[in-house]
Amino acid sequence: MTQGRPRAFDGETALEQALLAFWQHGYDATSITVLTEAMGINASSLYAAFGDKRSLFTAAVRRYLQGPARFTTMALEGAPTAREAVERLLRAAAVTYTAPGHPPGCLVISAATNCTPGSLDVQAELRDIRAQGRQALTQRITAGIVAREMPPETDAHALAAFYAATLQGMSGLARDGSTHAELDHVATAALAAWPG
Amino acid sequence: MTQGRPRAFDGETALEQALLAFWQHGYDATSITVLTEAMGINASSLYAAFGDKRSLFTAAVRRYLQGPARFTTMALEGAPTAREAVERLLRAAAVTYTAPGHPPGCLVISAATNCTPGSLDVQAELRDIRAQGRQALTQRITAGIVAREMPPETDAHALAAFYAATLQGMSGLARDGSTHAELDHVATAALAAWPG
DNA sequence: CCACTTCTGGAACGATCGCTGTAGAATTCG
DNA sequence: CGAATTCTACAGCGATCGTTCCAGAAGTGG
Repeated sequence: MTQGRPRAFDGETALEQALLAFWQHGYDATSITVLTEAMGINASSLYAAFGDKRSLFTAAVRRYLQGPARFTTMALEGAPTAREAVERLLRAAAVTYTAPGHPPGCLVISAATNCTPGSLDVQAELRDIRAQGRQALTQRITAGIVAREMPPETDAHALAAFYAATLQGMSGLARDGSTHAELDHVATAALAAWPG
Repeated sequence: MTQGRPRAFDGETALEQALLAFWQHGYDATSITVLTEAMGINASSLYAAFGDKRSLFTAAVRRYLQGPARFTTMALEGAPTAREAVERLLRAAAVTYTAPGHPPGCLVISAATNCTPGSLDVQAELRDIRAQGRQALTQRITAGIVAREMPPETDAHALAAFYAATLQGMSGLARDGSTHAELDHVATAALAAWPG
């Protein structure tokens, strides 16, 4: 079985560059031309390696979830209490949303806000991920209530919605140019709303 | 001075339809075709009446600020205390962001999140409006501190950033399908973080 | 070296983008 | 009724969109 001409680029680094482009401008606003220039490859190579723009975006999202967004699951699963989990979540978000080396804010929150009718499925893809994250947050809070860390009448869904809103807001502030210190203050203020 | 052929459409209602279209899909994702269909006029009439797409968007934003977004200035200026002002702001946002008859969320927050390089000035236009709103919120909180409604060591900027983030988050949740009741719970939780 | 396979580079596809030119319809003034 | 003016309808502009086709380059197996 013959082998054929080898690739002139590394697929992982090319995908990383595509991720950064999508992260900055969002799905619709990132053209194939911008992608090929960022990835350092031609359109033919892009389509041969990643299928089409839609598939490339999904691959970039998967890379994002396993990379920069790892802190979300780490915070929710690694903390001893629900309160500690939420605090780690917000503090880590303040760091990641303003970290150098990549665009500010969260890709899952901001990359498919303005969608053309032809790419509503992209919007749905990210919304599903947000819904999963919010459900995980709700479950972690519920576990804290069951463990009697907070009053039994605590509304886990409402509290999860509040901290999900805080995360979305922090992402928006970061995109508007807020610093890590500002976002950390927002996290501190939000944690002051913890029940009990 | 002769008069010429009269318009076959009402400029205000046409602008209202353009506002709704921009509100739903954002600036870049709203094509001229979508606008003309929503406004019920042809491209020629649109350009004769509003200049170009960019000018039409600015006109729609102005109409938005004087219409659906009036609650922001009303809340900040009409309340007797800073705490009451922020509560009115969040409660009214929960109502407006989920009100029927128009898209969910806030146009100023969500209409220019994903921008092509050619429309960065649109992004800047909305960011400036957000910055003005945040400054007004900071000033109202500062006035409350001066009036000894809250501890003198209160950080007005951090608190304003927190409630600005809450508003952005509520807009995002509304766009994801949250109900008025959910957003009102978020507002309640955020108000629990009030200092003092 | 040749056959075979895979990737690269560049041109070009149809569709859509924002926008405009042109012809004709609708109104007022003289 | 013309003359002048302003709007409407429609075709079409150049540019860009995502995508594909094709010739040639770069490898391996015989």
